[in-house]
Amino acid sequence: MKSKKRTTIYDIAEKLNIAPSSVSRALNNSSYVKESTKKLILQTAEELNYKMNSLASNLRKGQSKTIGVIVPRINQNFFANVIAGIEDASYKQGYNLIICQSNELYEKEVQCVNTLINQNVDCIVISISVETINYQHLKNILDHHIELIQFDRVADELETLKVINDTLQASYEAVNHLINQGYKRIALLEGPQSLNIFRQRKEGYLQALKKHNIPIIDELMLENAWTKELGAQATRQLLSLPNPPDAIFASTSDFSALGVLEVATAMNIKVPSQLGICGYSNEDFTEITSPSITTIDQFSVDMGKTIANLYFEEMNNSNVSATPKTISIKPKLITRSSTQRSAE
Amino acid sequence: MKSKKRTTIYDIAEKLNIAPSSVSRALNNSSYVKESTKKLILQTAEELNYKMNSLASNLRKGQSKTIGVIVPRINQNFFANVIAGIEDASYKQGYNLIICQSNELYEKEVQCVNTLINQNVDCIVISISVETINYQHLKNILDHHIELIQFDRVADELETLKVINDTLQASYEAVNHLINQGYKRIALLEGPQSLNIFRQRKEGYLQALKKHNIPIIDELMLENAWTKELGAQATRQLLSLPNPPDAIFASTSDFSALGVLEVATAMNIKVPSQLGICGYSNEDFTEITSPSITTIDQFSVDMGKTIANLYFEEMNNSNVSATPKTISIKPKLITRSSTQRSAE
DNA sequence: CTGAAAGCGCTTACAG
DNA sequence: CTGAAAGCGCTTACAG
Repeated sequence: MKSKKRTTIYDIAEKLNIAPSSVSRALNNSSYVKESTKKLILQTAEELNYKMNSLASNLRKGQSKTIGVIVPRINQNFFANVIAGIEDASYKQGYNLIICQSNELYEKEVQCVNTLINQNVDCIVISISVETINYQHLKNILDHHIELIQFDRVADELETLKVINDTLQASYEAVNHLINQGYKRIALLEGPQSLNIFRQRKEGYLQALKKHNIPIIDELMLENAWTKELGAQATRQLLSLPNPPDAIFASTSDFSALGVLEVATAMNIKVPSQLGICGYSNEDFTEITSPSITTIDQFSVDMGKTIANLYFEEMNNSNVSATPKTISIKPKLITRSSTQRSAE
Repeated sequence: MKSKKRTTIYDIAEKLNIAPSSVSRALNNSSYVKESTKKLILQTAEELNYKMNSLASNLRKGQSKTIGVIVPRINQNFFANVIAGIEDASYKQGYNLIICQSNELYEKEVQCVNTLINQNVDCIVISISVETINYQHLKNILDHHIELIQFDRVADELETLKVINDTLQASYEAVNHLINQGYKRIALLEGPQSLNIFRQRKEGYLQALKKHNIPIIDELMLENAWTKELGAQATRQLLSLPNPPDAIFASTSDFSALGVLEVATAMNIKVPSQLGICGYSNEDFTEITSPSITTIDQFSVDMGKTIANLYFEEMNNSNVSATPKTISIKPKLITRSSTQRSAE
């Protein structure tokens, strides 16, 4: 490799005095090449340090062997894990990942979609931003005959492949657990209701209360408490009520639950005896706070693998079904000290 | 969009009865097109829901506007943050990221490199796996005239662009801090010495001890303690010595430091009065353990931005310098309760 | 089993 | 300002 130019199949063909088409066939391990020439070609390719140009190959073949992934934030545990899972499964099939982050902005999400369409990806995997309420850009993906898989935060009304958590059920079980531990006034920290996952978590909360004939109290349900700071703020508000809650379900995230715990600790309120706390996501830190925090595991890496494998299955399965498949993964309630009154 | 085929510039050209080359020029905002025709073309492109085929464009232009990133694990806080930073800065320049994870395996790392060369990426950003001691695959990147930027875990002897932390200095300061807090027997949990960053952290430790005329004791330096479990195991070993350490510097990671803390707590050893603990990386959880853990912040998101911007600068700066640039980011010691004897 | 030719969808000298 | 033509590096019918 002295020249500025990369070795191409033409260089190999020239050196061996054969047709480029034969080189291509040999490199693709076609059976329509004599074993001896194939060996010769492979050896020469090695010698010349040949690397195939996937751009050219993909352009010609009309596919890119590339999956585009759009998430709100790459560096958020749940999404990083999902991406790691997708990468792992895709890699095994010879597929590459192009990653974009929307930063929770609708405008950037639209731009990401356009970029990925330009890049000719075979499939787009997306978890929508909190701002996204218009789905034209997602429809546009379908119009370009690119497979679309939504996960976790999905647009329900759009008929696409979906991989989700049964988050309503998980939420129901979490609240049920709190009730079983003897908590009577359970508050809910909600996420933005524009996202279906947060609507479902609220619904699970409501269903559990109804099931046990516990009255639903508006002042115990606070919106938009999905960061540590907002969770802390909401907690201060809740605990200063004339009739404060004896448990708080931070349905948005463990970060929010952490905010709750910190405020409670600062106010010298005993967890779990005076206040029960349940989070969502099973972040690493929930295990090591004192007390440790009850939460819900989403099996994020598995979710990523499931997403990739769903695509590969669908690709081979050409009989297009009327309603695209939805795979629901059952999350798991992890009970820890922050809600275990009975263990005290 | 009824047909299976995507709209191309030929479709637009045909509809408008002009040459494809003019369409291309208009779409690329060339000044060599009449304003009125440009407007017409743009409008028609919109109508036909045209998306340009980047594969074709990039093939023709001989660049891909794509940066390949190889990290040991995508879902590790530090790397996820670096990637987020790279993505952010790249996106602003119209570049895309192809992400691979080596899973700490040399073989997979080599495959990742080959894939990225095939994909014609313009630049490869890599933090090598713990197994990597042969750098032929990295040299191969350079042979293909692809820009190579190493970060954090770098092969020192390879002359490439590098973005690193001044980890020796950070380590030195951490140990210095421990000494200033009155700790006399400071143990070191080392990472695999095949990686330069762990060699440097050890060197920082040694230098700090020498500076203060503290004897270096072999039994206080334990290799390969870079997970929580290994950190815990090493701690048990250290604390059962006839003459145990009064501080442990988990130079490998905060996870290791967490292992130390958990063992100490279980053994009823008071932190920081009986045992000082310092970690590395400033993981989120270090702030919320009890006591909170002293650690070192690496400014990971900024590191990612620095990496991307270094590439863009080099690209525009065609005067190739003899020795490629190395950017060193100074990490910051975050002192917390786990080492603050004076604060007690 | 092998080769000549066309084409994937663009861009870019070149000519006018 | 516009068009005709060549070419980026491959793959794949087609013919032999």
